[in-house]
Amino acid sequence: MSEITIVEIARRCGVGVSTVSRAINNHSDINPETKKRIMEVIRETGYIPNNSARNLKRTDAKCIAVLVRGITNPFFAPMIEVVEKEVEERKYALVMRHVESHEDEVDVALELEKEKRLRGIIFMGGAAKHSAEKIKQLSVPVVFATIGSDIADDLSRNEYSTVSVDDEKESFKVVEYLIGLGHKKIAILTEGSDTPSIVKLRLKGYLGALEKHGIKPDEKLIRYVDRRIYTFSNGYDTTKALIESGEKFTALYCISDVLAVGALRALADSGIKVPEDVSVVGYDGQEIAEYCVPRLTTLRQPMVDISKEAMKLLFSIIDKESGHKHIVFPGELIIGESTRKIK
Amino acid sequence: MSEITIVEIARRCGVGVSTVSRAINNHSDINPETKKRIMEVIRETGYIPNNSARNLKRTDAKCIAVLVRGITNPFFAPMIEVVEKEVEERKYALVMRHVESHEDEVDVALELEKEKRLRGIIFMGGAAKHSAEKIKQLSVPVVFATIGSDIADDLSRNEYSTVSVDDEKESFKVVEYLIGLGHKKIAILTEGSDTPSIVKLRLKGYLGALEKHGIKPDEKLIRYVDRRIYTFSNGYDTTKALIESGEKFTALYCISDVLAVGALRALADSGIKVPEDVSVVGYDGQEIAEYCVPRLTTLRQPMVDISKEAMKLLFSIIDKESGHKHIVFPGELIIGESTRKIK
DNA sequence: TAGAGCTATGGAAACGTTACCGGTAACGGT
DNA sequence: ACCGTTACCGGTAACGTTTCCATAGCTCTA
Repeated sequence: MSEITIVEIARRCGVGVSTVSRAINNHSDINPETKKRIMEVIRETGYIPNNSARNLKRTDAKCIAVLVRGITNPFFAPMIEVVEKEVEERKYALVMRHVESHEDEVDVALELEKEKRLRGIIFMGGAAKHSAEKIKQLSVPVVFATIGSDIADDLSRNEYSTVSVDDEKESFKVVEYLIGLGHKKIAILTEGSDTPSIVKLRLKGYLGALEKHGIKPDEKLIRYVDRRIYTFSNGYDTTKALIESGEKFTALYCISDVLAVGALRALADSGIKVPEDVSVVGYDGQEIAEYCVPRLTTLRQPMVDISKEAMKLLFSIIDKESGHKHIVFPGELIIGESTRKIK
Repeated sequence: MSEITIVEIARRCGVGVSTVSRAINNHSDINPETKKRIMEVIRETGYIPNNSARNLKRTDAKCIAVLVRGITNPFFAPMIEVVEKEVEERKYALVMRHVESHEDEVDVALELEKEKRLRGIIFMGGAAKHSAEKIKQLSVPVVFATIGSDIADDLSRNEYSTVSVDDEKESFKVVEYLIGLGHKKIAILTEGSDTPSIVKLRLKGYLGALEKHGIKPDEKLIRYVDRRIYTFSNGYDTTKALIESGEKFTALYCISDVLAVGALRALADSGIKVPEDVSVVGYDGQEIAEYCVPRLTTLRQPMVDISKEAMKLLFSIIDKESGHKHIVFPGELIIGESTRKIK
């Protein structure tokens, strides 16, 4: 443990601690020569100011936190790029935190808030419901990105912001597109956890579209992936199981592109041709959709727009130029090569 | 800003601050009833201990830091899973930090070290060379995962650990495999930055294999991707350029699976069949390699083993059960469907 | 019954910074 | 010769914790 402190530096330089502090934080009231001498000593001793002590005193550090559940999901990559750029532009510090599977993102935020002098928080991914009580404890503005506005029913909607697509509506659109192609036996790969989430909305959209067109939903065509984390293999296994169950289906709707890629492979391995035998559609519009074979039809969420808007909104709330809002972006159905009219 | 402090809690409860502290940290010397009363007040006021102040005093918090350059790269996903599990098992706290493109990971570590009471640091990804001077400033054990042992020539090898594959040797193996299939015109997609990195080693392995088999390397077949971040589109564009240059090649070696996936698409778009016309091989052994069409031949790094070993090693160094080491795992050539004997 | 040994508590000194408040010296202008 | 500035700098009080030490009230035991 580097035991050396600002006091030690001051002693070695034969100056007062405040002078050292001034040197470090390049304040004005200091002789350039003294400063040089001090910096010299600092460099050669390898002294680093203790941040805890700093934060304890300081009150002006401008910092925003971004908490991402499942930061390794490539879905977030373009969003994170935007965030980094935006934050740097405004001269804020950024702390990006991956929230682990067993952690509660709001708890993490709560902790972070005391540790750093946060000015705002952005949540990405994660559960769509949170305890209103907890969110209220957060004393800085909060915006949820990619998660719709019904995060906590019992929480006044103007205590937090959301920027997202309308998952139910977009999902509806996707399924209606498939129906328009003549599909009636449409299977869906979705997530089984019972925590309320955006995924539930996608399922709702699916059911809604079927209903509107008088197609009776078939329990057996609704498949749940095992784990909450989306992986190719998860999509693969679930699709395999679906195929082996012998249920007939002509289209497969995966609520995430990652699952869809796994599904494509499973279908191919079983000798089922896409799109000749089965049409496949994904959701999210990740980069991979363009690169798989066949190119995946998917619902693109405007990730960049969402994150840009989330940042803009957060900053304007911080600057009191705006109150909380709930912004909905339209999704875009990208037609790839994985879907076609039914024969 | 939640202005309420431990003093305030003490005041409201009519007890001393030390008693409150005892309650919070569930120490033994406290009347259960007092404790209950205090906890009650804490809950209803929403008080959260200030972590900066805490860390300033505390000296026993067991915490390890994991710094990942490009945490959104799916390559790290399985490694991060391991880390989380391992850390939790040992009852350490974990701070996982994404290091941004413009940051220096050692600087970030240095800062973190003062902020938290770190016991150890793991670096994943990132540059393969660091200033020895800086690394020495780190006062806790450091292990680099996926980065070989020549991180800083001028630094004594027993001041840090590494766990990785031998990138040069594995790369050699890959190219030799292609040569064994009869390929002579082997193009490579690599990275152009001049910061020393593991990628350089892979290029070296490529050149070495060619030389050993008496094949003269062709400048025009060595292609550099634009940006340091690997993306599908980066692989796509660079491959497109290669194809359009008219250079003849029968095999394409991409130093990352991500690039390879982009390459596959570019080849397909140009009507070049894989593996009939061109063999393609990747590197890393990411999950995607198994799911693309055709399945990618790739060099699998044992990500899970590497990260497990890295954790084990770090902990044993922390516990003084071991000194620094440099562990090399063998890679494994996974034969997919993207390579074949030349006609 | 005096002292020893608990249990539960409060007081206060750190931890390493920063920021405010003064103080000294030098210097120029009247 | 005096005063007002200015340029530097040092001392010290916070910041919110934890931890050591002291103490008060007990219960035991010899």
